[in-house]
Amino acid sequence: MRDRASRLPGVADFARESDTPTGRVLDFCVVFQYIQSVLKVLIMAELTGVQKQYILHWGEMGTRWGINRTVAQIHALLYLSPRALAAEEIAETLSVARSNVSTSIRELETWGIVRAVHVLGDRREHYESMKDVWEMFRLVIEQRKRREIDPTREMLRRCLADLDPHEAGADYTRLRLEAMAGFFEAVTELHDQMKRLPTGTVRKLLRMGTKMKKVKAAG
Amino acid sequence: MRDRASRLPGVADFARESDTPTGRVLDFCVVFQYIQSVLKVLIMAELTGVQKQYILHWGEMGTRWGINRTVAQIHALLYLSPRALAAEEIAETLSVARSNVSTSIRELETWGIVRAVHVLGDRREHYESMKDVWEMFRLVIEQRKRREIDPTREMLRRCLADLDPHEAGADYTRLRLEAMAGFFEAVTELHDQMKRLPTGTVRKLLRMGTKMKKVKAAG
DNA sequence: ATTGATGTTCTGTTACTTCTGAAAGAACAG
DNA sequence: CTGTTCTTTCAGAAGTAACAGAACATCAAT
Repeated sequence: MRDRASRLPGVADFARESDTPTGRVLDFCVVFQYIQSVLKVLIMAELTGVQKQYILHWGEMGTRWGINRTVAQIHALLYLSPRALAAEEIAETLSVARSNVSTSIRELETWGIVRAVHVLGDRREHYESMKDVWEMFRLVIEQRKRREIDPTREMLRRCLADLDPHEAGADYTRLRLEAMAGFFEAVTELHDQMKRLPTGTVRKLLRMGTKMKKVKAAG
Repeated sequence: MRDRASRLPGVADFARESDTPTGRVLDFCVVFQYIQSVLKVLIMAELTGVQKQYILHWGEMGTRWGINRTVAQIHALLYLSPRALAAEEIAETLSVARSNVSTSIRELETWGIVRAVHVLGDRREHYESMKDVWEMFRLVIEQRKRREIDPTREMLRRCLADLDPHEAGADYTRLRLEAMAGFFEAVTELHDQMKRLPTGTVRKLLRMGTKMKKVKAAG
């Protein structure tokens, strides 16, 4: 029953210990469980080669950017999936522990790029990924800015305040710190401006740039 | 002699086993070594509180972006240092093994943000960081793009090519892959355009944006 | 050739992150 | 209430990356 792909379960797999001396008694419950399990197997998305390729690559990319491999893989799977998936489906498809899925999903939820939805007739939570790529990256970037850029700006400001002008080399240190602080302020500025614009506009601006470049190259 | 900060070495620390029955004989070599060591200690940059703060924070930030802590710390140290530092100075200042410094410096060199320079009268290599913050980040971003964005674009293209249109759900997968590919193409476009502009222009554009925002807010 | 100083590569250890399986907890159906 | 299904939490196992120290390599001076 565990090796989903290799064989379908037989009814016998569900037979209870209620065997009689004359033979097995299959009650409704048993038959129902059997039917359910077969349906589950049929519904379970088998990964195509392309999907596997995408999910594996995405996982690797994640690790390079300080994002957990499993988290990234789950996101990739949900992004490609046309329907919301239950935690167990995710676990089986990616061959990871159920608990691992739980914590990973939670992380994706805190980023706001995955959310739980409910499917009629199913008590389990199903998870689906946001599909708007631009919005997704905007969210991730915003979070990371908050967690990494902002504290750095903070630190630089504190450093500049703490700088003792009587100390040897204070002038040079101040110069360097100010240059770095200037950069981070500018990045923040850029981010704020991007945030203000709706997704479509950024996309259009970029496309405009592309066209201009092409015209220039042609002319 | 190892605990640089705690005490200066005495001449006795260098005395050879050439002691005579009547008393110690200090030859020129010994005195010279002594003088050198004292000079070294005096020259060795003692980190100020602010410098420590900056270096530690930078190291932490590095780890979050998939950059080795030591690599980031060394960069921070060199960035703040008004003069090029020898490997051993770096090792002692940051309390890491020289071998670690060697490999870390090499990595910084491959990124092009640190380079070896020679100091007159010193056979050792000294290392200094690029000081132009904008240029530094441009270099790092360019490298990371090459190592991470480009392979991802590659993968997406391959996926789209490999997609079997007869397979179930191929249409949906194509949709998702194309959306993602579009995003990565746009990012590449943006990067190329930024690269084309000299550092100063990007800075000016940003500042312009800031001013516009301020005017708008005031008016 | 020898010695000492400097720089690099390799290897085993350490520290850290990720992951699993078990157990507890929560929601629900009968 | 009781058993079932689903989810979360947690402690420890497994895996990974960083690191120190040793061995090796290079070079300069003599």
